[in-house]
Amino acid sequence: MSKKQAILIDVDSVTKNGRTIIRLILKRKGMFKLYDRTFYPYFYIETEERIEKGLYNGIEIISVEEVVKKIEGQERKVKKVTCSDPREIQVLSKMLESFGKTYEKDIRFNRRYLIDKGLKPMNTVEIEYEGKFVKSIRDVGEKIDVNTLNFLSFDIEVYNPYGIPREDEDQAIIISYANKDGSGAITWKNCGVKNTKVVKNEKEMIDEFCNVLRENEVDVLSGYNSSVFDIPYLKARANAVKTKLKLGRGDSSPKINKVGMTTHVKIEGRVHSDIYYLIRILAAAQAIKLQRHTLEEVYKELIGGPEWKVDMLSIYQMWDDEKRRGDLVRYGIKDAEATYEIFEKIFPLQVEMARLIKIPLSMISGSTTGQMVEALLMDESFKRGYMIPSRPSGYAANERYSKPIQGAYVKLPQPGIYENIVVFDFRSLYPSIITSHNIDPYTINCTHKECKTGANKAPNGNHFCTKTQGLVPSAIKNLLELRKKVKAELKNAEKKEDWKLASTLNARVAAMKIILNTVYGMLNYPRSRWYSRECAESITAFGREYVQEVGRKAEEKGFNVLYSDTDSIFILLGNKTQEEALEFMKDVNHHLPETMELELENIYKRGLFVSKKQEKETGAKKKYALITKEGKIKIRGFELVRRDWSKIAKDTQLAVLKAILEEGSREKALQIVKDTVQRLSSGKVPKEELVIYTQLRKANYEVLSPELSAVEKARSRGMNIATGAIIGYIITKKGKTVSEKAELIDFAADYDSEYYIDHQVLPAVMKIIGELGYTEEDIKYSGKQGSLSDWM
DNA sequence: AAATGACGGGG
DNA sequence: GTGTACGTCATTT
Repeated sequence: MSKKQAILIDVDSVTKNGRTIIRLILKRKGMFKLYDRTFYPYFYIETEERIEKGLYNGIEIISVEEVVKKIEGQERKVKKVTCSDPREIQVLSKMLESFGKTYEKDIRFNRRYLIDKGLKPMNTVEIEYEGKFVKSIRDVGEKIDVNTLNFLSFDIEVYNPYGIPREDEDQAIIISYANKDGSGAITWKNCGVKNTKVVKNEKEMIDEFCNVLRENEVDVLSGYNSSVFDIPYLKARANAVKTKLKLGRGDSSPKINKVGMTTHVKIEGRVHSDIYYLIRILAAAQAIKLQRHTLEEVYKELIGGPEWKVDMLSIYQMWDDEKRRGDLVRYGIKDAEATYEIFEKIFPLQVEMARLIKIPLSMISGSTTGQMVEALLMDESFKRGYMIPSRPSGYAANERYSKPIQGAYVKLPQPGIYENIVVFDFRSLYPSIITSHNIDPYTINCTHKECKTGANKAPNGNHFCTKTQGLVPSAIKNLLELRKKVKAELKNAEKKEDWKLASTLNARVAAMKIILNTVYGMLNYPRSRWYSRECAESITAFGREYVQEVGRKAEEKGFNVLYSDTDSIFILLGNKTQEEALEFMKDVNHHLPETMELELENIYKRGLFVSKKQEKETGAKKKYALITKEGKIKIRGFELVRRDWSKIAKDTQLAVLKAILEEGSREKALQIVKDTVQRLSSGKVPKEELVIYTQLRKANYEVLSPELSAVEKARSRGMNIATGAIIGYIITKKGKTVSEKAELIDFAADYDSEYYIDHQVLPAVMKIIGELGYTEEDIKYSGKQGSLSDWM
């Protein structure tokens, strides 16, 4: 028997000799694996029927134990049925369903293990083991610093003569990487860039990159969107040049699993961390607010610094041009460095998230924040002896989807261009409402007389118990208290100038903020275990009251409330000063409950507001664009930055927004659109600006779309296009319907200017200038005066 | 009006 | 892996 302490990197399960057992990935000096055969899967059933251990219809029941669990607030006797393999849980629980209601049969085996054993991923564990098998395991805190792990970030560049690279034909040309010691690249043509190894060909480049991973003993490999692009592409290229992509320890190739809509990459013996997933989580939780989440945009936001972008579509030209090849390699290295810098900043967050909610790192990518909050509540329920509710069936979830609740308060803006806008945000509005009014599925409409009228009576009529704290409020309260503590520690660390500790603590605070902000969403999310329409409605009802109250106060003080949505208020400075606005904020905060705070989001020099009628009852759409004094633009709701829109439509839209925000000139905006329309009409717009890209995602289609029509025509001409390919097409003059007119770039002889004007440029810009008084006629009949000047 | 199918990131 | 995003938009039927 041996005893060791190590970092618990990952927990998953493997099937060996017909039995599924827990596998632990641990790190001490190197990574190593251990297996736990002592842990068995189980579920609960509420029944008086006798259930015996032994074989039941071919499934082995290992034990049946009577236990007491709290179900919907009531203590009840249930039977804990343990069987030998997690794959049998579903089958067995279904077979026993006629005996009584079954519970906790849809909790993943590795999550169950972490919850039941009280283990936190990325913490240090003490294990006793014999051979490869665990005898006992326990959490001993954060003894071993996760920064002892070896990190490396990478990026690849790919030849792309067709705009979008085709993995069977277009070679990978550069692999760049960065870690704490610096950065470098591997390529296979001379480029004269230092720290760059030039090998003979693509195959050698791939092999060399695998060597770099091995030599650096990389524990955590990070990339930007690497699960979807870099790793699958490299794997396909390795295949094409007859080598193996040995990214894993033990020279294994990465496993690429497409799970639903997300792609997971598993690299044996290493953690694969796709920064992009984390960024999306931060974005969903509104911890970062960006219009796009490209590597460059994210870098600018999180790290800052100069731009380094190259035009993606010219990558193949740079590669072919000896003089520009060096620039391309330097660009690749810069991408890898940027990825590494972002990784350094974000990995602590991933670690803290894993610790906080007890889900393994590998499961964080691909989890929604709602699932994370669920994970937290599952742990909390286990500790309290509460039965964990099941996920709703598809049918039940659909029922819930069909009945959306009354959402937040929205005051729609009068469309137009405004100057000097002050934006205030409520910090943690919903979490504070939940704790201060004890909003919870287990405390709602309790039977105590005195609870029916007090402070916990929501404006929509529901009331919440004033005696017993609910599960959700207590989880939030723990988090808020923990956050307070960590914030104090953070201050201390900053005073001592311990930046390493400060960054970990910062990440911990951010992780808690994300979780906190998602709790409401989880109560309102139809697929959630703790979905509660009544709770969600009560929260928004309280929220509406608080926000409207601030709006009323602002108007009383003589400010104009331009726009208000959920937890934010946009006020016009008018003839008042910034100081007066801040004074107002202070005054509001003075009267708010302790956990609630109105914060200054920013002050904007100019803003464009477009009002859109409510489409669903859940709320109106946010549609605005703002610019700060420093020229930083913030855009909401105009998103047209997608590859299935032509460049000309996207470029014109951005130019129009900029003209309005930077110069405040709608006349100039109109002129930009007129010029574009004229240029399209002239027939002289180059192909590149007209291409619409789209992916052929299915093998069989039910309807003939433009892209499919273009592909079928190309196929009939002998071109080979596989499912999954991303194709570029242009709408030409030949044909009647859009589909008939669509041709792949290679076959497009002309373009249909009417289509590009009416279906690309105008829809893109009318969203913006349409409500500023211009009509399509103002643009199209460009010889005439605009209608506005006719009237004025 | 309903159904179908694509977007995100990466090159 | 004791699972299977999501909210929105254009085009076709």
